[in-house]
Amino acid sequence: MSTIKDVAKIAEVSIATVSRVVNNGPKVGEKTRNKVLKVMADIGYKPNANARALVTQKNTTIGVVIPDLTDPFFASLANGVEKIARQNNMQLLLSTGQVSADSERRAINLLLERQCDAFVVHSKKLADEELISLAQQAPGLILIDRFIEAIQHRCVWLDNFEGGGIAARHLLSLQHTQLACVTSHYSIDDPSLRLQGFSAELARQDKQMVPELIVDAEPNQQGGELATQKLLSKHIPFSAVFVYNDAMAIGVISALEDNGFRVPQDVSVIGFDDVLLSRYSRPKLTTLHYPIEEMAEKAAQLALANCEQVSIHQSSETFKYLPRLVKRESTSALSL
Amino acid sequence: MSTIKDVAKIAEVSIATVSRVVNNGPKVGEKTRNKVLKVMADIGYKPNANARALVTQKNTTIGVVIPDLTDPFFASLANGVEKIARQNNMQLLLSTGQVSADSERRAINLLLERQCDAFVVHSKKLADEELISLAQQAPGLILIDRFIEAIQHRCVWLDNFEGGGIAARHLLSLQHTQLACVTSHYSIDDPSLRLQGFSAELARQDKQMVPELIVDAEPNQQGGELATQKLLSKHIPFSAVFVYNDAMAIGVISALEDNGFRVPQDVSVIGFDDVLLSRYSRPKLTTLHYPIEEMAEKAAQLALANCEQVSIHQSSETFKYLPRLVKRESTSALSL
DNA sequence: TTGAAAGCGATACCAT
DNA sequence: ATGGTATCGCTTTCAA
Repeated sequence: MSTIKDVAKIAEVSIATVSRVVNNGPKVGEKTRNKVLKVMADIGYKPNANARALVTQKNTTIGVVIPDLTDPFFASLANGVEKIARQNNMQLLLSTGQVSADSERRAINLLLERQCDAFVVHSKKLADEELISLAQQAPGLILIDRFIEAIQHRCVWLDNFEGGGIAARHLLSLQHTQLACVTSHYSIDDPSLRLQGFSAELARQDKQMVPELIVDAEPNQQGGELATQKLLSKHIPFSAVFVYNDAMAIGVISALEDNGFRVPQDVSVIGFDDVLLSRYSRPKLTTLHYPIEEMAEKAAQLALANCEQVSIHQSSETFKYLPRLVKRESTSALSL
Repeated sequence: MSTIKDVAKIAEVSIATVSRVVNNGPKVGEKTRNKVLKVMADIGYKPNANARALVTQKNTTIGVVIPDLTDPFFASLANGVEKIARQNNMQLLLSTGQVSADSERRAINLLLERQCDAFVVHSKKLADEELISLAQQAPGLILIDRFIEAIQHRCVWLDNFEGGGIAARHLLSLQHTQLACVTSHYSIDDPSLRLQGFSAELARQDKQMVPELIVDAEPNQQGGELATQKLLSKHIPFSAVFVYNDAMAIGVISALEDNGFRVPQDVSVIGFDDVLLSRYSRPKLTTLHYPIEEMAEKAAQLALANCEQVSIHQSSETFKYLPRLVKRESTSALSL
């Protein structure tokens, strides 16, 4: 691969001049510029981004750490960041953190070594303290889908509690009173917050759940099916189910139908996340839209802004997002 | 951010020594090593990857160019490459090429500037000649999902023609004779190859299609629904449909059911790709598995290998993959 | 308008 | 075992 020296030699100018034309520098003679431009094109010169980054101390990449790309939810997150990257003529440097604290830490470190000054991290495994200290040393680090009070201005997160409340209000407004919940036994935070919000809203309206009608399973379709079996085996009637996420909800619906219940005529089902799946299912899923792409864009912009200003101007802004109810076909009013 | 000099100064050794311990260099005294290690930990030293790349002339990133991350198919592709990257302690540098030739070209160039020596490219818009010349100057460039004879040892691709054949054999073996096809009017290559393979297999078995029963639409769920309307409006009976991809197939099924046809009892439907969706649909989709993740891994390994050996050892290997029939619930034998 | 030269942070070769 | 130093490709003063 040819370097700036090659160009300089062939064009019979100094490397300084070449550098100027590469960067559209201010004072370059018209003829010199054209001569250099021609040589560059001829030999297919491409500036070395590493060398450039080394001297300018700034990187043209923005990093992302997510558990896994195959999950459409995280793919959307990455996509949001990528969009901002592209708008700023930057590229995405991606590390999957998998499920362990170790690999999350490793991924972040790699990004740091790359001098990647802006990056958004989705971490579920790292402890608060570690994240806080990381955030301190890396001003461009933004946490997504996680709220840590000590660094709240660096967090872009969804109000899961309120999400549960919205779901409850929707079901209640449809006259349902016999409510069931299917939750996840993984990653404690989100599921329990959603559940708490749900219960809190019921309480506010002087209703409450039958504890037996709260079951958990793995957060995927099969888990949803299993959970439904458990629910059904209790022989306690229910007319609506609030499910942890859409994948599970699809499982719940198919198990329900396999057992002779029609959705939504006999049982209403509401999911969470609004992933692609929910639009493709039959019946189409009523769910809570998780604006992950929008949040990711915000996080990326924040990360970028935070590196710009060396000042620790710590905007007092806070970045809480609310899920939005998307009424589709899997919920309907209780028919008596 | 602290540099190697800082460490050297504090530890009272030369930067050469620090460099040795960073790289687990061979000859370093035990005490010196520990002293340096301690200082590094204390001040949180992280080697600058850019400087490193500059001098070693090798990059620790592997690039990917895809149209879009939100499409699960491309997400899987990226995931396959990422897996190989991780195995080699590298990271993913990702550029979305969007739909235009310009942005595909731009994405590739950015990767090149980053000295990214290994990368896998999914390009549908760039012309053969351009890709060929690119491949010539970048030995680590591997094309995925595209076959160009002149650089066939740099291509990892799926035999779409044969895929059509497999679909036809499956439907024929189930006694179907009234066949319909729903294809895509986008990106000419894949759809038409699949269709040609389908027809060729029919011909081989002395069958043929009614030309009216071939319709096209956009390659998504809605397109599938629209296409089905068109099909139905012809008032020509058919008992099986070969659909361009899974998303369309889901649309076909729901339109069919909306019009009173049961799947698979009245009409069998077979998709293509085997994306997540196909396992979540009801009935579960019979489809052709596109081993994209496996292909992506292969492509990444190839890219890596090609940069290693400076020799143009041009293995005469070729990398054609075959789709695999996945029988699920949307196809069944014709019942008379 | 152009060139010379000093670094950016690391590696690696040559001494010692 | 350790240190000195040239070098990687580029940007950026400072002179001319």
